[in-house]
Amino acid sequence: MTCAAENVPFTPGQARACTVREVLDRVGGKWSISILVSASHGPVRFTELERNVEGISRRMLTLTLRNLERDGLLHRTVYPTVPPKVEYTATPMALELYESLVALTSWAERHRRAIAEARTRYDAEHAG
Amino acid sequence: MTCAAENVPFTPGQARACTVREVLDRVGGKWSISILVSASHGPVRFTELERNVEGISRRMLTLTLRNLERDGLLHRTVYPTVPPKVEYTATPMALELYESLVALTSWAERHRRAIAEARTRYDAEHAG
DNA sequence: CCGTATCCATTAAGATACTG
DNA sequence: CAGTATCTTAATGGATACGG
Repeated sequence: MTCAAENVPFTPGQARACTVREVLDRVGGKWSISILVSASHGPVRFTELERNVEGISRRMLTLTLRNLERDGLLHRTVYPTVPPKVEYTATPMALELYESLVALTSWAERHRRAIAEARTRYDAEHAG
Repeated sequence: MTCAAENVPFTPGQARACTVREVLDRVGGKWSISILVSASHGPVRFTELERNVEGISRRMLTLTLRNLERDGLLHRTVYPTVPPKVEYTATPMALELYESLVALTSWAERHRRAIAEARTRYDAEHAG
């Protein structure tokens, strides 16, 4: 990502915002979090994820897994058996991320209703 | 967003992942965070944001502001003066979100180097 | 000053079929 | 079992011009 504020911060807040954006670029994909969460409870196999992560296609599962592996958030272990077996394990870094997602989750749970109401209100007010 | 796990949670972890996804859907846009951060230090005007948020276009600024307003994260005050003046203020809810983004920021700062290295390593290993 | 409208490029993601 | 390949659609964002 281009993160110019990182080099010449306009304000301290901007630099921080940019850092957060980097996280979101990594984790903001539609499926990344569900996968990370699944993997945070122990090694998971491909098919297992396919069942756990509701609605994901094979293609997106593969793509997301590759990206998470590339960023060092998941470790991929191939057992050269027949039939093949592949296990995905959350790295320590990913486990730390999971921890810090808890704050976000708690925020979302506290305010999900307020947000839904705000939306409804806004849409109603801007209908005419 | 369709969040089936919310109704019939497959695993507790899944339901949480879905909640986090809801936050990200709200805040995961390219510019949302920078704008929220700018607004968290006091009311800001449109043009001010246009200057603060580096690289943003007028169109995207407007769109993102509307979405944040719709979700109840920003409050929009129009002063019917000439020339017009509009101020955007972070709501208490948004200020709380800012707080919880700190955990994410700190994670990103701690691991940004490791992630970059992981990427380089991965790309090198998968070149041939 | 604070936007809207329109058009276009890029990317993310879904559907489906095939394979070591 | 664990993927790839190909095609298509939907969403996102940028450029530019115009308007109250």
